[in-house]
Amino acid sequence: MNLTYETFLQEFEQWVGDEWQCLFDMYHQKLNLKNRNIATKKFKTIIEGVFKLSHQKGFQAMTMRDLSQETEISMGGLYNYFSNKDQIAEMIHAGMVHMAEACLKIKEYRHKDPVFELNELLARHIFLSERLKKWFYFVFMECRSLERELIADIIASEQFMETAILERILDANAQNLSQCHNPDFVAAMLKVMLQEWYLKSWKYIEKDINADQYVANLLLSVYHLTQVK
Amino acid sequence: MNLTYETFLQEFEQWVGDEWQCLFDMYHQKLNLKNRNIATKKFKTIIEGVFKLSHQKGFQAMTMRDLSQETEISMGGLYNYFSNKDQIAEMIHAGMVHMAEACLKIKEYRHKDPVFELNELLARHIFLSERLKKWFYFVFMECRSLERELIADIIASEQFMETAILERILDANAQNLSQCHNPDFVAAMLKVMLQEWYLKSWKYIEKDINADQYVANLLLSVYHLTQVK
DNA sequence: AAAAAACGAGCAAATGTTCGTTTTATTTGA
DNA sequence: TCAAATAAAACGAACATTTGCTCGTTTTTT
Repeated sequence: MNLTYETFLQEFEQWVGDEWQCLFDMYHQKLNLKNRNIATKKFKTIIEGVFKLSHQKGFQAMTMRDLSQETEISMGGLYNYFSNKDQIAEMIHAGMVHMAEACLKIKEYRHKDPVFELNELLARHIFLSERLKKWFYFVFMECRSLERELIADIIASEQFMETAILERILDANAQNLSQCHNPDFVAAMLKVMLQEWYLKSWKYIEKDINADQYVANLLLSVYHLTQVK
Repeated sequence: MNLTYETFLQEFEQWVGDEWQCLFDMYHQKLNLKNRNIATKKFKTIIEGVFKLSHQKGFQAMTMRDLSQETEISMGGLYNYFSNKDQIAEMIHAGMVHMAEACLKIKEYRHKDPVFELNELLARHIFLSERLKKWFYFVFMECRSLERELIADIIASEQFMETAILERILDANAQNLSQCHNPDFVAAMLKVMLQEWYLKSWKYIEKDINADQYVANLLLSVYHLTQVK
């Protein structure tokens, strides 16, 4: 495993591109937006404002007047870029899913070595959530503002991740590469360690620990928890 | 370590007692409540209603009319048991802090064996958060509805926990009982594993894993992550 | 009969959203 | 090349709801 955040970023750029362009592509038709240049800038301003305010007091507590003040866009102006408040949360969710899929699609092959695969899986997830930190945080914290269908979406994709981790541990055990006695539990804990990275990112900024260092520590933990030989 | 949840519960009963009585003791004066019997029942109904509704859609999104309907208490009736909406969140926070302190005060001594101490610390935290699951969940998820001072409170107590864990790991290393190469990281991860228990409790109910089993797995992880000898 | 608790219609303030108007950007035509 | 004309985007006061909360009254308890 020697994928670094830097090389990951290049991949991301290539496969996903820019988050605001992405939003434009997904919603310009529905919203009757013509000018790509203007619209992407506005999306950036607005969504970053939403991230800021909802981080401070939560999405529900953020009022459209707050957002208008924060972004310096009038109430009427704002409503050109979404059809109602709840749709903002929906757009952020859909955008994140879209980008995550575009980014992980590359790696659908299965490598021979389950230990390698597990490391790769974990590292990629950390790097993706580093790149889309605020998106991940928002979706986790504000998912109750979403429709039921979308919540099911989130739970399913979390479950998918946990299962993917578990399978690699079981494979490694089967191939006698590791000796993990509580694979279910370890898989669950590894998933939580992934979440920690974007939920408490301020802690790691304070401690001066970057994504690469976090991954290194994480993989060391995997090594111990699964008793890799 | 052979503290079980059952024996912990007895301790809790003895030192803390009942959460609704606790709320009555803390607030009956300020709220001019005379009848203990009636008031504790109402507190139970109301706070459990708050837990249910804010779990569904968040505290901010819960309206007093929702709460009135859920608890089958009129708007005016509700306001006998708190002075305004924000105070509900405050009461839950203060109540939890009060109970946690009452419960942990017992164990302020320092044992000789840091490994034993660490195990005890973790187990007690899991058991406490099991007993007060909904309180912990609420405080974590809704802390943005609290005043700044109280938020600082929460962060401080989290930091305190992490430091306590870290100290035991360092002690164990120093006494050559363990060989942990990344104690800071491991301490942070152990704290997240504690949070997992109350944040995703539904997962473990589904998987039929109780607090005792979770603790067993957690301590096994400590053993591996710190390379106890 | 006096005190405590519960009621719920009603008030003022806040909030999401709209829409007629103004400003800015783009296209057209001479 | 540069106005005139058209389209797109931004504005923000105004509207209908919603929301937190009160208070005069009624019901229940002591």
